[in-house]
Amino acid sequence: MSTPYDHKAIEAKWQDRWEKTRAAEVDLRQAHGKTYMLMMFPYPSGDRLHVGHGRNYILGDALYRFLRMNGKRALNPMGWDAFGLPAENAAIQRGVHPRDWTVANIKVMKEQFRRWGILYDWSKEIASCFPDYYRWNQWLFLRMLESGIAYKKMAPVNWCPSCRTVLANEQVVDGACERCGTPVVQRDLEQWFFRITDYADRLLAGLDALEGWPEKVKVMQRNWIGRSEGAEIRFEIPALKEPVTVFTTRPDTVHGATFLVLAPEHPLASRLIEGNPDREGIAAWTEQVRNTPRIQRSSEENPKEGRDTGALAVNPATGEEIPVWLANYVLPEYGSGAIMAVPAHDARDLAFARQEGLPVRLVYHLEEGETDPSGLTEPILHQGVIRGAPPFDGLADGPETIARFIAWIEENGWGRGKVVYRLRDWLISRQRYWGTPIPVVYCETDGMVPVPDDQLPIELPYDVEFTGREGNPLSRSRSFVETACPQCGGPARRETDTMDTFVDSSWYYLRFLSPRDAARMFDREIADRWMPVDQYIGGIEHAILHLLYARFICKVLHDFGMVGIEEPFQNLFNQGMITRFSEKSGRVEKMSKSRGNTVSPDELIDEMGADTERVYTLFIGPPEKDAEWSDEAVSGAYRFLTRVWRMLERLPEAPPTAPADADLERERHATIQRVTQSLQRFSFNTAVAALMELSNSLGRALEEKTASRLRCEEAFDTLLQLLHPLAPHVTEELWERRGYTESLLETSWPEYDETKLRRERIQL
RNA sequence: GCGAAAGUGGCGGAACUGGUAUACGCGCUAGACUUAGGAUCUAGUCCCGAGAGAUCGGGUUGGGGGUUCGAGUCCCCCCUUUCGCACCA
Repeated sequence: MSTPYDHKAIEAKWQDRWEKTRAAEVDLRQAHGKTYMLMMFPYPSGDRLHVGHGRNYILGDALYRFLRMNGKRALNPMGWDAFGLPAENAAIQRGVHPRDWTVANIKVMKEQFRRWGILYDWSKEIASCFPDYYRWNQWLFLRMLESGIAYKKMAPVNWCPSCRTVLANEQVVDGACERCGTPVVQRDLEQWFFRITDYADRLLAGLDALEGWPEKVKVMQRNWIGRSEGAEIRFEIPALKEPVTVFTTRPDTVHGATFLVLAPEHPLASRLIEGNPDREGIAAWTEQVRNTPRIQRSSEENPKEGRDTGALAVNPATGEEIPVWLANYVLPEYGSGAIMAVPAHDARDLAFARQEGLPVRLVYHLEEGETDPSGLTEPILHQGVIRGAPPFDGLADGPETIARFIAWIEENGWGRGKVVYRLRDWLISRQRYWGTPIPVVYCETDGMVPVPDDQLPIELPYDVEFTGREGNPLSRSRSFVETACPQCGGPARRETDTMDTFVDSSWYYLRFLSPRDAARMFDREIADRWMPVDQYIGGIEHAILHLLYARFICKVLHDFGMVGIEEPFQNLFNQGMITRFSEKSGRVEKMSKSRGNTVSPDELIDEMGADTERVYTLFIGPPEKDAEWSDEAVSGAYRFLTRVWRMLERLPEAPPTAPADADLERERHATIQRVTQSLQRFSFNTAVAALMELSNSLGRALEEKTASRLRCEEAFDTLLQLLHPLAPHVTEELWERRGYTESLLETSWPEYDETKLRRERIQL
């Protein structure tokens, strides 16, 4: 009668033991052979984690255990990105205070991590919603304010009507709120920004050195930063006695500029239309364009609409007077919000010129002494003559030509070379309660006054009403709002906007290194020892949000002399999503609560154990790819573990001596090699396959009595060691039952003998 | 449209640097044990052909060309899918 595989009892026993021995704790002053691993900083939402979430943590834990068995002092901390909207919404809907709700959720999530058998260094635990963390957000904000990186301005901003707050550009996806999907609207508001655009070039250049990052993420960040080289050129407007500045990446086509187009929101627009008989009609149209939702406005399908201002500008290259138009396809926030239209060399300008019957002029190359060839193929193209321009070969083929034109334009005093970015400054203020209070006050006499460091932290008041009414609940807390001016002592009002939670997550990897330091944000000495993070594991959804902000803040901290490094994350691994068939949509989709296609780890763990979930999650496919969850296939992992379990009691069946010892020995070494190399390159699925093969071979050897007891035991012990990172509970239990007193996690990773592999290969 | 990644059995996938394609698992088929099993175990399972049979012959990695003694892997063209960007001047 064999001992049944009682995964419940085994897992409870080892989870308890790991917790008691605090197996994961690392002394930060020691860094020999160190590896700093980081999972994403999870938000403790009220929803239970599902097996799709598990992939990130299970993968990280498998890697962590593997590293430890290989003698690395691996730091694997976990903490909570605890501020955010769901907590506040829960307060409105269920009448629970955001803090209580968050604290309760953290407890639930910790229990889930425990049930997965994940070893975190809980001695380093942090939660961004407590003053001992967020006071450093405030401290950092003040330093950024002093150095001009943080500033306040009135600007058209993205407003989510459902979340009732502004959003950063990065949080607007396809014109809708990243969190709730509600289309955002534009509002003019005075808001706090971080000058991330000043770091655009460094953020771009830094990417090239990040060899351990997926190319995909780097491309996404490059696109988001959107650097364009070109020139700004001034076009005089005699009627205004003031020029309009345009930005172009094709200054070499300036001769072909037959009209100008300004965004309807352009600051000069109202003056340009002053003399126009239809002034009011144009103003009304402008208002209409301004109110067009962002998605529609910047879509290629959106019909181009424009109005002739009636004003004229002078093309500096030809001396010709050209009309000035307003049109919806020119965006106010990019470049200078105005373009020179060169219809012959730009598809959008051509479409607009044809629609409005505006002239088109081809710019082409004239050799010295050559006359204008005209007689062009396209009837719409007028003649093009280049006079006084520097010689160039071919149009716009090459930065050299463009550079020559920029130099020429600069010589003539018409403009200058210019680099423009798509990236906007990071809007960090939010009109919500559950976030870090921005540490400034407004005094009637002194105006805006930063809170002195010794008055930090500015704590969030607990006693606040969550009614769901318009406006930030914080602004209705009199005890919070009413304060004294730090300068004159007179009455003052606190800033009630709070910070974007992405500020919190931009530097948490540093706080893990000094989690309890009450005197400073973090200890530079420890940071220098442990930074950068050797391995970061998380989903692709953070490609241009968190990962861009964290790189930015790291550079800011570097410039403040607080860290030695400029890039926080050396290697980044993006695990793919777990998908499953959804009854709602009839399609295979990302596993999520709203789609109703989740699998609860609780039930799975009850039925087949956490080790089964771990092994299946790692076996399901290459971890960087999306993978479809199969309820049936999970049992394969369970059967495998059950077979391994039963094998222990079959070991004594092996004979003292046997003929095929060498085969099993060779396979043992081959498996060590395969698993080691697989884990090194994150190929967990093939590592599992190799272990299944060894287990099958060992089972066959026991069945057919072809290997000796000693070899079988050796093979079994090796199997347990190699399997431990993937299925820690059952392997620890079997290891103990084999009679070893040392924890399997504390053993060192088995080594393989290449000569054995080679000799056998020749024999084959 | 631009950029990136990828296309291998009924399914998830393996083959790392060019060297026995389809490892491992799911599913399926047959059998064993069972009162019964969605439990467990054993055998089989890319396609075509020959053979009672172990086995033997041929073909196959989206399609078409090429390089090579040798190509799933390298090069060229085409097709398809997924992802990212997209009126950014």
